Amino acid sequence: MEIPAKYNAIESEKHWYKYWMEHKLFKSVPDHREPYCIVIPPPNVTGVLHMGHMLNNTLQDVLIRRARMSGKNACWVPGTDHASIATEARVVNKLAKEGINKFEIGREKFLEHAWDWTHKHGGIILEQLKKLGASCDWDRTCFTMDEARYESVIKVFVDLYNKGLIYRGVRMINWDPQAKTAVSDEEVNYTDVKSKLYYVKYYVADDNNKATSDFVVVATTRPETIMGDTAVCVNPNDERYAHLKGKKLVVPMVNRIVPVIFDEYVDPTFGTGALKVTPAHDLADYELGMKHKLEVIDIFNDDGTLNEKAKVFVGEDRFRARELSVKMLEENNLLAKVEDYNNKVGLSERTNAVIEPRLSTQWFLKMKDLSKPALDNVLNNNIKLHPHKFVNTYKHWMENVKDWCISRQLWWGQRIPAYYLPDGDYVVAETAEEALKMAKQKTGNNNLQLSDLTQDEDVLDTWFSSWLWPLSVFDGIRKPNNDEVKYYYPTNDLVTAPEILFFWVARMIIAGYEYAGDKPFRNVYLTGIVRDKQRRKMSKSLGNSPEPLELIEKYSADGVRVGMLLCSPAGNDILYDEALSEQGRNFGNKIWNAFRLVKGWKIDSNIPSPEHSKIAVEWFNNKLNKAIADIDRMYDEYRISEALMAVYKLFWDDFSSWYLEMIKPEYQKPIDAATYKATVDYLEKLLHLLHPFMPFITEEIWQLIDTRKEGESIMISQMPKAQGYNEQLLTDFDVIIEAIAHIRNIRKTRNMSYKDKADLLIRDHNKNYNARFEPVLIKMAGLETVSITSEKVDNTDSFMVLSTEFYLKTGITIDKEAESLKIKEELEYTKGFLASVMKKLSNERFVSGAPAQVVEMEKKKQADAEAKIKALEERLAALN
RNA sequence: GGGAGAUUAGCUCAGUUGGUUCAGAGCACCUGCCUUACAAGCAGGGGGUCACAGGUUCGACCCCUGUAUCUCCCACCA
Repeated sequence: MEIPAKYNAIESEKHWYKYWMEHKLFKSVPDHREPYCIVIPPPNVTGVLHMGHMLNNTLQDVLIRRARMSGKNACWVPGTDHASIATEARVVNKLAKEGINKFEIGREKFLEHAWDWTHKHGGIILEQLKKLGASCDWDRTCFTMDEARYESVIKVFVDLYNKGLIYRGVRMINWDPQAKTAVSDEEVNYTDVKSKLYYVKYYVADDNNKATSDFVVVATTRPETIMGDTAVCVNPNDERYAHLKGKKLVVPMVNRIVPVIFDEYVDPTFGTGALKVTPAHDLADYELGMKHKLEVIDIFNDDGTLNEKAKVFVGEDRFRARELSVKMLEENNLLAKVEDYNNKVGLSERTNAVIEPRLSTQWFLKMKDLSKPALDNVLNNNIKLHPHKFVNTYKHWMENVKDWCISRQLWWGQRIPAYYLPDGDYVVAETAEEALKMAKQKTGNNNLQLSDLTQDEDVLDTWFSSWLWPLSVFDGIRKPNNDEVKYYYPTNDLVTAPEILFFWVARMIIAGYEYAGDKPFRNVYLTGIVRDKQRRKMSKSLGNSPEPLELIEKYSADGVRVGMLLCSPAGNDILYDEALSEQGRNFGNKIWNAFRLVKGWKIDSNIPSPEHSKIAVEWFNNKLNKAIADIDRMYDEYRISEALMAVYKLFWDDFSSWYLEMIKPEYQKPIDAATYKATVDYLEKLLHLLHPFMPFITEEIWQLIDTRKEGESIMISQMPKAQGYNEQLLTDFDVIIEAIAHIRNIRKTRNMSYKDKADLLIRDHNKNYNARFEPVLIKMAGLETVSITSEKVDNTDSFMVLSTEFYLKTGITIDKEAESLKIKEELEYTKGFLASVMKKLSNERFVSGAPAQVVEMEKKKQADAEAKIKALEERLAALN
């Protein structure tokens, strides 16, 4: 068969993915084998693949493919998330462009549009994952809003409500005026902004509530909320304001009469030491308001414009109202001064709108008791976080967990199953029919109709559906203990970003213990954030994010996968550089060429194996088994990046540069059968080790290197297991490798061609040289003869490995001065080394205190160094 | 403001319960090679006071204290 000189990645990747799909190689059904399961962190249904997904899913695919090749029943469950805020925002935008307003068309019509959008754009991202080589069991694809998942969410809500864990309450929440919804604390990002601090005069009122000439100056960054002020607060220990006790003030612009209250919360050193209190629009003020029983005046509409209660600037946007307020204050001589000021404002993670603290009726989930097992089982390592350092952050959060606001003022999502009765009371039930039954019971009114009930308008937070994911994908909420859940749950590994450790990971753990009585996964691998070379987060607006599919086209999926993994130790940020994908592609090329070399040899079963090949085969076998053991350990520790590097070096350095060069027959000569067989076996084993990282090229070569039956695949073949290896043999061989490098270096400095033969004399003092490997030395260093000598050799190039002297007779006159200098340097170094060893050995506390093994080692070092010094001195003397 | 982590080669990172002169890897860099598997390559090479200052120890990149710088998380200072 003719092997193409260039590997055609595009063709190959398309072909093999199709092959895997056709033969249902990703499919998993429960059987007698040990399960290995990963549930995908569901990407937004209408999202597109970005670099973060690439990294995350490559890692999952590596883990799942390795498990599959290790005899486990590997199941990777894919799916998407309905992402209520993000998706609804997109649909609203799309409709807006068509001149359609969501409130005009109503809930039902809007949801139709949303589903249309979902069907049209949903799943694109899953198709993109296939390009990456993701071996998901696509038959299991789930969506957080499909029927099973929707019903699971509702069931859980009702259950938690019945357990008394869900309640309704008025709370200060983070309001996103653009999306017109509440967002959780975790979805607010605080950023520093340059703003102004306005100093506003509040006049003291007399007994008739008329302004006197006395006033208090209050500093504020938000003059547009003055209309909602219901008090001014000062510190009780602040003598400047002691005279205000019992006084009232006139709120500027609206002339409301409000009390002066005293609370130690106020920092006398900030601003003027006087704080305006707007309970409706500031969390701290709200708490002050509750404490001092102040009136709460909400002056905003849900879109961030002012309402009638503001009395002035009604209908104006909050930022416009700020400008207008400043102007009005100025005109009325109420503005004492304005300062530049840096403060923080909260931005909505989804819409980037400035968050407005707002009072609102929301649904909450009590977290304290629920989260207890989730905390305990991470602290006791029942669930392991990798890297472990995230446990601290996790602990801190779980110990300070607050009730979870689970309602969202949106339509796209699971609608809260609370049904209101005409009198304002409500019942919670899985269906309207059930609700009606309960309502009749509750009210004693049997005439109630379905039409008398009104379902809550809000939907549930998206995380309230994704926290059930590891269970709901197996329908384990609706049908607890079904065969699939019993088999796959708890799942094995979860791969996700640390940013959603609390949003998602912690909550899945909570739900897992509540609804399955067990952890949802055993290990959590936390990846880093993908950044560019300048450490900037990759984002669309910066335009610094490469288009994943273009990268794949350019460097192949295998290449990009390797590129992602090369720079991604767990938990560290990924500084992505396209050069890494290039490195990945080059590696693929290297593998292809090694394969071409091996496949190109003619086999002659009548010739015996040359000695150097026998040694090479023996050596590589040991090298390979040591590497497999190392790689296994790295996987166990989730050091995926290092495991890849180990395979990379094994293939490139040990296999290609050393092994293949050692066994390579002379040009156009055949290879003996035994060596060939061993080589193909090694190549196959290497392909297996490489497969999780580079699924496509390894499949291509695996299929070409031997005849395979239809339906066979490397992805379902067995990963090589670590056998024992001979450490001494490897150590001895390292001496040979080092000697070869030295000889090559001498050839280079002497301008000798590889074909100029030379003779090597070896003078071994401490048995560091294993003569058995001589044939390799001869072949790799291009030597005529190798002989052992006990005499010193003059006037030749020489070098030492450990305490063994090597003399290379090249026939070229040596440069005595250069040689002498070289020896002197080495002598000085070795003497220093010996001195440090002797210092230790002459120290009685070291000899008696250190472990015997360490002392032995030092003695060996002493012997080696002394021998080396002696040899060097002799050589130096010989030169003079 | 509170908490966590980091600082090792030009860059990104390893360094496994103190013990080979232990200072490593990959990339980048330098030099020589188009040697019929591979120039997307081969061979060779240079490069670091392990952030800084003390301390513990026979011995410190590793343990302790302090300093500096950085990153992340949490937090209601107008």
